[in-house]
Amino acid sequence: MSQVGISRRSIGARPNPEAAAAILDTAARILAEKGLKGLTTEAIAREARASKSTLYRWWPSRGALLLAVYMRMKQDHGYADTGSLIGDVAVSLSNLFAFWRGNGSVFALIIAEAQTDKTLLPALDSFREERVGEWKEVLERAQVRGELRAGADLRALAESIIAHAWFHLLTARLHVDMNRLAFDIVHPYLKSPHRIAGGQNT
Amino acid sequence: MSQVGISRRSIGARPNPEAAAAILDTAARILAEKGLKGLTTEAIAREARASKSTLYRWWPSRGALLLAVYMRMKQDHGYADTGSLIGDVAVSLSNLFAFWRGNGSVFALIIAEAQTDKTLLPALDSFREERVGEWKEVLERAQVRGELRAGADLRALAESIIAHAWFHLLTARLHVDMNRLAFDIVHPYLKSPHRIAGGQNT
Amino acid sequence: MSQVGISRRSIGARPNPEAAAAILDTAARILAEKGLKGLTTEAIAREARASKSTLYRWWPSRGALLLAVYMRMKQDHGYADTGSLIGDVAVSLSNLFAFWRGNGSVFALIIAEAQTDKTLLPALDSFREERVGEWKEVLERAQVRGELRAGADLRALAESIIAHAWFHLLTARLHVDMNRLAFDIVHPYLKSPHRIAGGQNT
Amino acid sequence: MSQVGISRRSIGARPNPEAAAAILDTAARILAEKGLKGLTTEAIAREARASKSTLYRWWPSRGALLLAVYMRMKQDHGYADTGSLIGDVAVSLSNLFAFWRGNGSVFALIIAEAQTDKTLLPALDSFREERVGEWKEVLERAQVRGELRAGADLRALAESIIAHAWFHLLTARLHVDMNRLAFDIVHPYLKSPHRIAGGQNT
DNA sequence: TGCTAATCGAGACGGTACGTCGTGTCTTTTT
DNA sequence: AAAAAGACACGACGTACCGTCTCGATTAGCA
Repeated sequence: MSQVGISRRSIGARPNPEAAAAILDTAARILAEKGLKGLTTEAIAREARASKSTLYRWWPSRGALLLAVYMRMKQDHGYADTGSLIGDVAVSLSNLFAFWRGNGSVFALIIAEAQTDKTLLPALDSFREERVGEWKEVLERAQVRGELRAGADLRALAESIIAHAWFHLLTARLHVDMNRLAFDIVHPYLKSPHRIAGGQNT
Repeated sequence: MSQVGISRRSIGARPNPEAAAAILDTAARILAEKGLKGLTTEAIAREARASKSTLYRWWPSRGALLLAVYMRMKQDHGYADTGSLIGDVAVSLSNLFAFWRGNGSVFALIIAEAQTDKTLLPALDSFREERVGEWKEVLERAQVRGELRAGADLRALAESIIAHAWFHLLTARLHVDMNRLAFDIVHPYLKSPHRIAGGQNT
Repeated sequence: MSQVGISRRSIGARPNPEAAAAILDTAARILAEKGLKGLTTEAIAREARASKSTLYRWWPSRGALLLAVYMRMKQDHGYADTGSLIGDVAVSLSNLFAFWRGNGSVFALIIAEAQTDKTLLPALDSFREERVGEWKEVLERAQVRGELRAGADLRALAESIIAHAWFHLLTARLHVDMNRLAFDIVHPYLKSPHRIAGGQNT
Repeated sequence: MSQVGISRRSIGARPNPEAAAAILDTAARILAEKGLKGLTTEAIAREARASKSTLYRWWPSRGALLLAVYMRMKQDHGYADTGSLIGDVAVSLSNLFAFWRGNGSVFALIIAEAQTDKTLLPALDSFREERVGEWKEVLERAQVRGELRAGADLRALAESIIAHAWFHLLTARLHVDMNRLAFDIVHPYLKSPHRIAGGQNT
């Protein structure tokens, strides 16, 4: 935390990274404490001992700041390596959903904000592309292990996994059976169709 | 349209459906003319010559009204019957995306609104369930035609289709090649793997 | 005072005079306690438990509100009737200056504000005209008593008195010898020139 | 004008008069072009290619700068010598009012600013005293010519003239009949009461 | 020649006020 | 009981201006 009770000062005719850091810190803290509704530009500025002008000098809109906050608190989500693709997907999604559950679904709000604030779309795009890249690494390991059907489209599968994850986030279904979900998504791409333990087709 | 220049009046001790209709009409018109940002409760009330209290008597929040507007303008999206599953999915998604493109992505905003306004979630849930049911009909026809692999989970595939559709809506990618998209989604579930015309696996 | 800890409510589709009264009360109190710099729209709204929209619904600008506050706290300034014109003017100005000294020179600020906010000019004009009228009554009594020179222009003298008063207000000279000031202003208009007690021409 | 497109630089360990001159030039120009509201420290600094620190090194506040601008653009107002006091006053006021009309009433703003910025009062005081001195010269000529009543208080009359001038400035009445105004002010001090041409006492 | 000291342009910063806008609640009057 | 009407409290928004600050570059005069 950066709230030391005393204000920052200008460090000359150039942006002061401490100001941005204090704002991001504070925004993240408010998000955790008060939730999304409490995350207003005024609260952030006040508690970070920053001025709104500084906030708007760094980010052009509330949405842009939101995205920055998300980027910052997203560490490596821990893509697992369990030896089987379904296991990898189940554990990875489990980690991701746990992260989402614990963070007030900020990401859902970012997606929401992007629907109105079109300046967020490029950032959201490149964010998605990053995720696709990460998932493809997981899938390539499975391919090396010979789990996938011949000619399986790794990008399509990666996008499918992400699409399903978002879908569950946006419909507030982060508490589903992760093995079942992983199986449903991945199964059609596998060489030898297994049955999920205890699963039944609806 | 219901803007007759003169206000409606009470029709006695019971709800006046004309009021609700005028509000929905006006909301839809504003949505088309001014976009999502212009769709405020005050603008709707003013232009519908209704009062805000009437608006809130019919719908408990802005989001609920939004959903009602969407329900109203969503007619049957025309699930196609082309003889092949990929064709059906491609044409159906094509219709859906065209509808979404033409309506300012209201649905994306509803999804967005639901992230904040939790009272919308049940409605969104049942809406999703309805869609799943419609897609399952399409999939059952394919099953009867013998296109699907044995043991294919129809509900999982239906959810997958919807997840992909939302994903493209929310990331502003409604202009993709529909045949390719349909192929990517459906292909893993098919009995005999086809190649898409001119397609190549990435 | 109207701050009862609980907010006012709407009283239907018409302005609530209590809101305006609470705002004026509060503005007057802040003026007395914090001075002119503390009299901000935000402080007034907060302490009056009113909203800024209500404030701006009643008065179009900070200056207009200021004028209203002044009008409200200006009671009858007590135009004296001492039997002689110089005495009347001295006592009346004395009262006026005492009032001005006790009120943070609000009126000076109103005059100042009018230089920028041209919407205040009409109000200031009619205010001046009112004062002219009041002074003319005082002067007419003197005329009846036969104090004034033949053909003395009462309006010109009234304006002169007001001009001198403003001049002293604006140059922060509210503590001058009132008899001397009254004498200087009025003396040239009198029939028989007197000397002021202890006065000397500079 | 000093806007040469390229910035001034330091000329060593001492103030650079060019900087001050450029700031004053620019302030005067902005005043003429954009009016009082446009005269912000930031605009001045930007357009003068000066920095705000330089501006504040030369003048301690916006008001002080304002006064400097006024001092600079006030040349000799041309106190006339027509042979009669009323004529002198009429012509002199006429010149003064013409100057005020042409300069966006900067002086009114200075008076206004002094109500808030008390550091301006001394400057305003000595400015007033200067004016009193100038008017007294005019009045002494009239005294020599024998126009004034015996024992007329020259300082009081001088102050009266100035008070009336300010009064008209502050109430936006710079377009009055100058002969009439001069007559109203001066007449009571004259030895032999004349009538103003075409005038009538209200 | 190098060192010191003050000024300069530049512009970020904290602080504060502004006026506007949107939401959902409320009360009155009319039907 | 429901309708129109619209004022109200609340609170967020993004903008603007003020006066302070720190930087790096500049240049005169001193050592």
